[in-house]
Order: sequence, then structure tokens, then C-alpha cells
Amino acid sequence: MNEPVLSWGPPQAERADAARNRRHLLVTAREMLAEQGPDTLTMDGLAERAGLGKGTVFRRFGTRAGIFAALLDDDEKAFQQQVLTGPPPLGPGAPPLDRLIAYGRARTGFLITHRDIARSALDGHQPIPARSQTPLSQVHIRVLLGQLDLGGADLDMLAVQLTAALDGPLLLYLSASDPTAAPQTAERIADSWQDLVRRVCRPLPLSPGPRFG
Amino acid sequence: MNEPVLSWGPPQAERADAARNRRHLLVTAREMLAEQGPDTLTMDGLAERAGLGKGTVFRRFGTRAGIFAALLDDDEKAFQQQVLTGPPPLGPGAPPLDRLIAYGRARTGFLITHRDIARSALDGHQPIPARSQTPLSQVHIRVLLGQLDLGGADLDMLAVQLTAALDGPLLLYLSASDPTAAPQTAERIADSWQDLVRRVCRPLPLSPGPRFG
DNA sequence: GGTCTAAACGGACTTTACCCCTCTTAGTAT
DNA sequence: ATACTAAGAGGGGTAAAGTCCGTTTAGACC
Repeated sequence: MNEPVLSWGPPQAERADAARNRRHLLVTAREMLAEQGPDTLTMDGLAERAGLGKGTVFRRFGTRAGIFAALLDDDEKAFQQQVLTGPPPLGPGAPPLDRLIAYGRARTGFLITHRDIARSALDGHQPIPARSQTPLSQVHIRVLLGQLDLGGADLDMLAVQLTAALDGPLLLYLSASDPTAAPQTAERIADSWQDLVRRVCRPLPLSPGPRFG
Repeated sequence: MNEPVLSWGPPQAERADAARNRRHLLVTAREMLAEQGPDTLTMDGLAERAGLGKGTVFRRFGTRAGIFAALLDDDEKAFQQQVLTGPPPLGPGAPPLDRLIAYGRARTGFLITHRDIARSALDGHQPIPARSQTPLSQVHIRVLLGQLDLGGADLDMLAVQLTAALDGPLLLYLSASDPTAAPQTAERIADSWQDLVRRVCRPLPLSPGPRFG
């Protein structure tokens, strides 16, 4: 009767009305965000303004932070395209190390541009929205690392570390109460990322040989 | 006995009753934590059980997460002692690189041991407790980096990056719903940290020609 | 078109973090 | 001792997140 489909796509597509409501909520959220800060955006308020029930809002986004995550995700689409199919060095075609560096620079710019949304997206729990446990950042970095020749490193863990190393300074910036010197900060973060990645990705003489002194 | 902890002492000492209440709240919180999970610990519940007003609890810790942070901070005291005055390589005396590695290993163990408290401590905001914006981890790493000879790197930023790189995998572990394979995970994280730090701290020949454009 | 079911919707309800304002008290100077 | 004052204590009040469950409806299959 029903053949085991091997669609690796969305496990189960959203129903049409659900998708419509999700879109509508996102639009409404953006409106409210533009008019007032993100801090005054409440689930009740959003539901009311969108003309929907509160249950619906929670069903879609699971959590307050989930809304911002969805918003950010949405904005990130264009950025992803650049990474996957855009021109080098961000897109494919350049050597992996150059792509890593370019990626860090681009992501830094992206997050700083979306400062408000990003900071609201990083609240505690995210039980429902079940966004992939591993962010694309990490996946992308992992892939690029695989294309480099790094001794016998634990590439998966290294990808986690580098993702964190990229996000760390950004988190710090995002949490700062005072958003001064944005372009200057972005530059400094990107430069440090470049330096870090260059250091890490150099072939490692490692222990077997005598220690150089 | 002694109070030689590098007291960035409270700018203004707590009043005696306040200090007493703070201690009492911490003890009570630990009791409740031991009896039930951390998730059922509420501000109201803590206040009532401690026989104090809710306002007092908030005055002391500012936020729910603040309680867990305070708890963790308390546990961390012993750990700090080891780092500051204990035997090498964790304590002073060993070469900076060895100390870095040892520090990562020790911190990994510490946080994994205090998994429950740690995960509860990392909620969103922490407006009141005003714990130093730069965690000791970062300060310590920054100091050790300063003792190494790393070209013209931005040491402050590098310290931020490495702190994040150390915490990243731990965060991932702490957030995981399933606490299996704790020792194994700890080992893997520590090993990766060692590898990362070795790579980063090797003197950088810095590209002779303008290879990157 | 009719029927069936799983998914979506709505919104009242519960819980809890956090605020605010008043009263009390520790610590100090006279 | 006494008076003074700044910090602390108390606890009711509020708003907003997140839950529950009965009702509705999209979409599939006859």
C-alpha cells in the first residue's frame, strides 16, 4: 500500500494553514520589532496582533526565543546561499583555509548586523523548535576542516571548538549593553578569527619527534 | 583559616545579617537541590523553606540563575585555590603551555562534575549579580598566553576565543538531554583542548609573502 | 460530494520570575 | 545610651511564559 519513501526532506510537511500562520506570525513579529524594541514583544501581544490564539504561537515556535531564532533563520537564508553557491572565497572554489577565514568574517558581519534579533534568540531552553542540534556554522566548518590536512585531529570536536571560538567574541559583543564601535569591533573579531584559524590549520609536527627547543 | 582568595572583595562589605541570610539561602538551596532536581527549585519555594521573604532572595541573587551561579561560584573556590597556589602543572611552576592544558582538563572535569548546577546557572540575563564580566577562566588564560611568545597576536581576543573554545564542547554536553558517557566525554573534550592549544601556541612563521589577498 | 483522522487552533488556566513599596534593623557617631 | 541612616527584610502584586484540552478543519481516500 504505502511504499517506504526515502525522502530525506522535511519529515512531515506543514499543513497549508499552519504554514500560512507561521509566515503571518513572522511578518507580524517583524512589524512589532520595528516599532518597538524586541524586549516588549510578548507572546500574548504577538498572538493578539496577529489575530491568532496564543496556543498557535506556542505550537509554531515553542518558546519566546524560538520566534527570534526563526526570524534569524529566515534572514540567514540569503547568507547561506552565498556560502553554498556564491563566489569565492566565501563560496566554493577557494582553498579551504581561505574559505574558513572568509566564513568567519562574513558571519561576524551578519550577526553584528542582526544584533537585536540575535541576542534575543539566545535565551535558555529551546525544547520545541527542534532546530538541528548542530548549527550550520559547525557543519560548514567541519566540512572545510575535512578538506584540510590536519594530522590525526578529532575533527568533529575541533569543529565544535572553532564554532565556539567564532561565536564567543560575538556573544560578548551581543551581550554588551553598549553597542558602540560596531564596525571596529567586527574588524577586530574577524582579524582574530583569521589569526586563530591560520594557527590551528598549520600541519602539526606533533609529539613523535624530539621536542624542538 | 585564611581568606587569601584574590579578593576583588566586595566594593562594600555585606551587612552581617545579609551575609548570614545569603549563607543560609545557599545551604537551603543545596538541600532542596539534593532532594529534588534543580528544575523544581523555585524562588518562592526557596524563600519559604528558608523562612525568609521572597524579596530577600531576589535582593541576594537577582535572578533565578543567579542562585545557581552563586552555588557554582562557591564550589569553584576550591578549584581556584588549586589553580592559584596548588601544585604544577595546574598551579604555578610549570611552563605556561602545560598549565593551559592542565587548566582545560581540570575545568572540564569540574564542570562535568557539577553538571546540574552548571546547566541551571546558564540562563539568559544576569542583571543584578554583576559577577565580573570576564570570567576567571578568561583571565587565567589571558595571563598564561601573555607568558608565551605568540607573534603579534591580539592576546585579549585570543583569550576570549580560547575560553569559548573550551566552554563550547562543555555547553554542548551540558545541554544534552542524555548524560551518558560522562567520563569518556570528559576525556575527549580534554584531549581536544590539548590538541587545540598546542596548535595555537606554536610560534607562527607568519606567511612571508602576501599570500592572502 | 461524503467521511474520516491527524493536525491545527483557541484561549482560559496555572505557574513563577521579578517588581515595588513599606517597615525594620544593623552599624555608627555623638 | 540615643539618635540617625542606609541597607536589608518582607510579601503582596503583576505580567508574561508555557500548558491543557475541547473544538475545528485541511487534506486524503473513497
